[in-house]
Amino acid sequence: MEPSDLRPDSLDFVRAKVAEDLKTGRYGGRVVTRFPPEPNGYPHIGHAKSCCLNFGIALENEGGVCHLRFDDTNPETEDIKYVEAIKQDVRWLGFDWGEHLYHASDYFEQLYDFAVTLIQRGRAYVDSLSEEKIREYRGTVNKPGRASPYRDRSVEENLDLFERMRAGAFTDGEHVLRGKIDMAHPNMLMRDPVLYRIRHASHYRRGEEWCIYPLYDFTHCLSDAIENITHSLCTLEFENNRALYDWVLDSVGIKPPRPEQTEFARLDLDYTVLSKRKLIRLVEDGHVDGWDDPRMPTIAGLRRRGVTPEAIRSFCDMIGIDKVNSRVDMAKFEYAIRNDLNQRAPRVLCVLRPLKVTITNFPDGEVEMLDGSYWPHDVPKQGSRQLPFSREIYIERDDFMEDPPKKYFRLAPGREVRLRHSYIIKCEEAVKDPEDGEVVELLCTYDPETLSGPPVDGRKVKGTIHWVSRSHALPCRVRLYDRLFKTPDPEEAPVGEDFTANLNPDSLVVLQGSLIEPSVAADPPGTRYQFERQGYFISDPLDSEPGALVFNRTVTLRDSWAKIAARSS
RNA sequence: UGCCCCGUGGUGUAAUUGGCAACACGCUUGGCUCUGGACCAAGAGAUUCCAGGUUCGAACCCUGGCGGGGCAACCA
Repeated sequence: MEPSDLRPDSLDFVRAKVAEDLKTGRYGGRVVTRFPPEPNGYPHIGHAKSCCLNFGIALENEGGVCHLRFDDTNPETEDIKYVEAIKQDVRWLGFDWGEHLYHASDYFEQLYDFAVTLIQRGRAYVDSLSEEKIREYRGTVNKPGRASPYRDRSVEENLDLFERMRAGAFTDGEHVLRGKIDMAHPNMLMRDPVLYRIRHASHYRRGEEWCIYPLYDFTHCLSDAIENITHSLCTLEFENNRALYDWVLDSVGIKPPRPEQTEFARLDLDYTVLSKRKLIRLVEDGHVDGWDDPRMPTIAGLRRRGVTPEAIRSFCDMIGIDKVNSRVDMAKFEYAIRNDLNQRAPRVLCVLRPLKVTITNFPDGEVEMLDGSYWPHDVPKQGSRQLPFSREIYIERDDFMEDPPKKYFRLAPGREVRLRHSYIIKCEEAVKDPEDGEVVELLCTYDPETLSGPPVDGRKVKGTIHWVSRSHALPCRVRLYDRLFKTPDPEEAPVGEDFTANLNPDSLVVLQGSLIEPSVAADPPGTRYQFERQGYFISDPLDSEPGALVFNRTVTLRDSWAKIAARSS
């Protein structure tokens, strides 16, 4: 496929800008983007949006390249385990950075030289105010700041101090390097931003080599320049940082064509949270079972949930790119997941909450093997398995009602229903527990003429239900995952409470006694299925093993019966 | 009370830089069916935030309101 074939018909404003720059030859035909995560947490679906944008633009344009760059300038929060996780997730999403794996921490020496240049040009100075004083001197959005008494140190003194900062002559916080811009600037970020700070901390890649660390606003733009990035895409909260981005490149003497920052709206999704801070809370407070809990919007969580990379990418295509902060409907994500899984998940039968059925006119001890296609007629795939059918089977508890409402066309006393890939059965009697009156078993008869066609007498049987053979079915554990929060915007919490007050108590329901057809016995963990009439499931990559099967529900099927039932109640 | 960004059906986005507002999800109704899935068909739903202005003509250009978001870490 040609790069241009990948490009969508109508371009979002970022792609339009790239196309324009290509047309005018601004970068000599180059398109170089970058995905710049900080290795201090696990990537989530919001990062996937950025990933798809940056790698997508590179893929869509002839000669386009996307770098993976770790923005690792904060030794206190970053860790090698996060870089490994991020690399794994980006790869899993289907993106390839090729040779272009970079680390901001590899640029420390160059960055230091740029800082020296800044000092020499009188554009930066060493400040010796305390952290609190610096904050105080900065003023507020309504009040201009004041100059630090150290602001007019000579170039020589600044150079000397900065050199000694690097050499380790000072303790944390004793000095900082600041850009010399304008303490009264209406953009707070331009009020002499801190560029370097002292931290006697061990960096996960550089060890003890450095005790001064450059900050984001100094590092990011220069890393872009070093790597010859053309389009530096970031989220809306960096809009005000753009002025500083340009100031640094300018002040250090980077000549055009140089990288340009463009901001787009990050993703917000209904019924979940996507900020690192909140995700950490969920993990640390034990609301979920770790970063890869299938309820988490992390890539690791979604993977374990059974979501495919293709579904995530198609979702990102669907939502587009814009400059307005907005929340995307969870139904849209679920659509993307179902739409993808519909084509790739073979159909099998699994009874979640079993109800025993004895087919009284089927010979005891006999087993009939029935052919069941893995795919419905509208999925162009081949393949089938044998389903054992016998006198005693299980059906879904929900598929029988003693006193059914209108429009319920499953099993009820005296009613008929089709067993998927099998015969039509009729409910003759519901056997109840004499103690509590609960239905514990159904006595049914089957019509032997109905295996491969409708009843000969033309009677209509509308419902089809799933089932398993009692003596052949495999016991399994099924984890039904649902939305993590019960409100679309978890942030809207009652006064005095935070987002955790909106956690959905039913986000995980574990079923211990489910029964699945035997054909899945030898499938490897991580296999995806559609449990017919239930939803899409995956055998848990970690917890499932032969003899102790565990399935995670990825997403339910669309359920028009649920709508009808909800309406009438 | 400062600066920056942004306002298009319920939701997310389009509208070749001025011509009947399009697509997707969701919703409704019908069809089909051995999954109440998928698919097919139809439909409801928008005063393009408001008010002026320019123009034969404005979602698009101008002005003023109103509304939403971001910014005062030695985080990114």
